[in-house]
Amino acid sequence: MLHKIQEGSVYKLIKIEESLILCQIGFTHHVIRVEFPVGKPSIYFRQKAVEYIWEWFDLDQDLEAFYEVANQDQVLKNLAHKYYGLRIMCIPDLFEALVWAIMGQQINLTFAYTLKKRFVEQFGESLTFEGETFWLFPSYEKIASLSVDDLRNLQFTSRKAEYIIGIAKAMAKGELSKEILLQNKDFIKIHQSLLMMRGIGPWTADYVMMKCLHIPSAFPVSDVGLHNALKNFIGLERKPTIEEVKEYAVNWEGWQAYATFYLWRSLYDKNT
DNA sequence: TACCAGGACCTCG
DNA sequence: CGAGGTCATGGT
Repeated sequence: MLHKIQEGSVYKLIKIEESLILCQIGFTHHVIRVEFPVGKPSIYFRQKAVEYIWEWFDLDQDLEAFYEVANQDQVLKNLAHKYYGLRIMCIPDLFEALVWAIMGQQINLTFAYTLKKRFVEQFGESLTFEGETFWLFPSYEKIASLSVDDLRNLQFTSRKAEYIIGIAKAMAKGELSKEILLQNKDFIKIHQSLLMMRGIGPWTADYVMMKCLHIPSAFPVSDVGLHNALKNFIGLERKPTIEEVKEYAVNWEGWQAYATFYLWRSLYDKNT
């Protein structure tokens, strides 16, 4: 798939100016170490790779600031302690973040992963190393040239196919990019710009701001996973309403994205 | 077998 | 505007 974890390392294929570069990322003695199993990339490419990984792990965020906020909140206090050090796993590529969000709209995650796998293996580039194939997420240039039926064949709905191709075309024309979005003065304007695109609603806009644009106050309040996590973690009889979620979140100001991410994380070990 | 899924769009009143 | 219908298929 898009990355592989093996023997304490994570392998990730990235593309820098037409070059495919396989990164092997390890973590020992509080140091993140990046190695390149294929070829010998120049210092320029190694720096670009580090920039990508820096964004991927959201390393610019000041986690201690989050923990100060979390300590003032009954829900977050426990989660911050339990998952101390956890950072949002980001999706640095805007097209990838948007498409993945659209794939996940109103379908179960298992099927969303199936769709993503088909999408990536049909339209993405790859590199094979020691018998393992590593994939790049497809480029918007490639997807912009597709027809709705090309995606319908992979069991995308017509609506989702239209959204994805529309966004790819907007990006290919230079109308939509990470840089353009980040030129906005504040995150409300970024949110509004995203909502202008067909297929991007409030949830997708917040999701992308959280996972791609590194905005820690982005908050997908309507997210079903968030609702389930709150229900489980607090021990509610039913899922909270939007208004109830907002009540729980009054103390999360500035760190709603991290609160959400830690709550999502708690869904993985609700049975343990 | 129902019901729901990490929503968004469209139509109507 | 706000509510209700539609998309469409896989999981549980």
